[in-house]
Amino acid sequence: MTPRALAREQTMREIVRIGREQLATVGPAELSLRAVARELGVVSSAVYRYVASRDELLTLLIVDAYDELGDEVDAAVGTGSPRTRLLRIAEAVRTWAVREPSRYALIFGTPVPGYAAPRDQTVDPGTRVVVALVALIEEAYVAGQVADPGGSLPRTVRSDLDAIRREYGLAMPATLLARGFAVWTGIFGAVSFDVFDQYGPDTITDRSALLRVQVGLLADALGLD
Amino acid sequence: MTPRALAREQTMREIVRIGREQLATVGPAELSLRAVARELGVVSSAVYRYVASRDELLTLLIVDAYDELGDEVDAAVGTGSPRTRLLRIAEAVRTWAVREPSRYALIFGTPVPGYAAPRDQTVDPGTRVVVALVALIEEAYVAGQVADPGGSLPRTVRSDLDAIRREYGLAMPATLLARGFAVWTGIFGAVSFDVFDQYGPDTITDRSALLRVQVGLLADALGLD
DNA sequence: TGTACATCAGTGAACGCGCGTTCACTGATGTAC
DNA sequence: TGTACATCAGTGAACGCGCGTTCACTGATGTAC
Repeated sequence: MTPRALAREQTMREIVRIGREQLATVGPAELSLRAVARELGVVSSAVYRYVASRDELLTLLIVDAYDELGDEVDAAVGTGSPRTRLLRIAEAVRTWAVREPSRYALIFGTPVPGYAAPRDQTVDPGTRVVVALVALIEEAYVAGQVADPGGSLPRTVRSDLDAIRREYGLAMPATLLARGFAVWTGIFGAVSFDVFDQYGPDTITDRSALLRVQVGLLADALGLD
Repeated sequence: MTPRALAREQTMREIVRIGREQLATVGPAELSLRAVARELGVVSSAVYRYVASRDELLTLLIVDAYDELGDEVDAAVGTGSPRTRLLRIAEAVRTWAVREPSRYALIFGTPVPGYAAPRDQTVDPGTRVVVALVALIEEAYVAGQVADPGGSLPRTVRSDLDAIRREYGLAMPATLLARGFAVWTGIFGAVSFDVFDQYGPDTITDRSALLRVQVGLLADALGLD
């Protein structure tokens, strides 16, 4: 490993770190290569040695955010009843989101106008939370801790869900997977309302406790005990 | 009503209309007074006769969006079982959001950095959907169509919810109101994932049907039949 | 009903600002013989 | 081990762009007598 290559890696990490910091104050649409260069102590054009364009920097930051969230969620699941573990996933998401509101906004908020994430780099890290969630439900199902809720599904929804079940080799029925989707979107809805301050001023004082209540309801709906 | 005052009102409406249109292409952070002036066929400084600053225009557009959504939700609830009406609220939200993605993003997406909405103008229109939702649950509760779910709540959450119950004079118990909150955030979580394209590419083809399934689960959790 | 003055909409120029990206360049680092 | 050439990081100037906001102004509309 030559010194030059080493310096390059380090600078690359610096750029991502500075980008992260910048997001904390300005929001994805205002993310500026020139500001990154300034912070890096380098002339603006120099950044182009490391990053082909502003959009590429955005992609780096998106992947970075998804990965950090994914790591923290994975680390949090732990062991215990499916309900406990579900709660831990939700709390890990919220903890990260509250600590990193702009990075949360970057990946779960308004899409940056004019920017299209390259799928090949973005899809995998972007599915880590839902994968963890579905894995948890699958384990519970296989262990007989959660029942087939039964009921029917619209044809279109069933076929989409069946495709997912095939892709991931899931044993759980489509009806249960559908509930998993509702739990997934329910968790992020609750976290987004919290982080984006959608509850009126001074209405909810203990948002962390509210989230636990909300997720508790989702767990009920999923049939976890 | 003098012609001048009339012209003023008309121009004011034009400005809001143009702002709406602009949001369709650029996103709230890029909303530009100069572009509005151009579209209005007027020199950039002229807009300041109508609007004190860019932030004031943003506020107008936020109120405008909340109100249109509120109107459409109110119009959609209609009559029928609580479950049916809940579904209609959710579908009205989604329909509006899918038709007006950038206005939806303006009010439910990432907060615009550096902009703080003035509470006095923004809070009332901003609560219309949740008010409609809570009213629906309250009616169902009073009519004996939905039961007290029982169970306990963290002290902090209970006291926040009790404050809301008092403010709106609600008969339903805090435990039921808590479920209402989960349904509320659950609906917006599902709609946001849809509008912001969080489902991977080509995984969900019939998103409207998926929403009905998701809301169906929330209705189950609420104890609606 | 007509006149004198006040109000107001819109103009045009200017302010200072920041942005992404390109380009020809210098000088240091790396590599092949 | 030393030399010749290639690679690469960073410079500095420039491009064309758009932004929000202020200010002194003109000319039309409204109002009080």
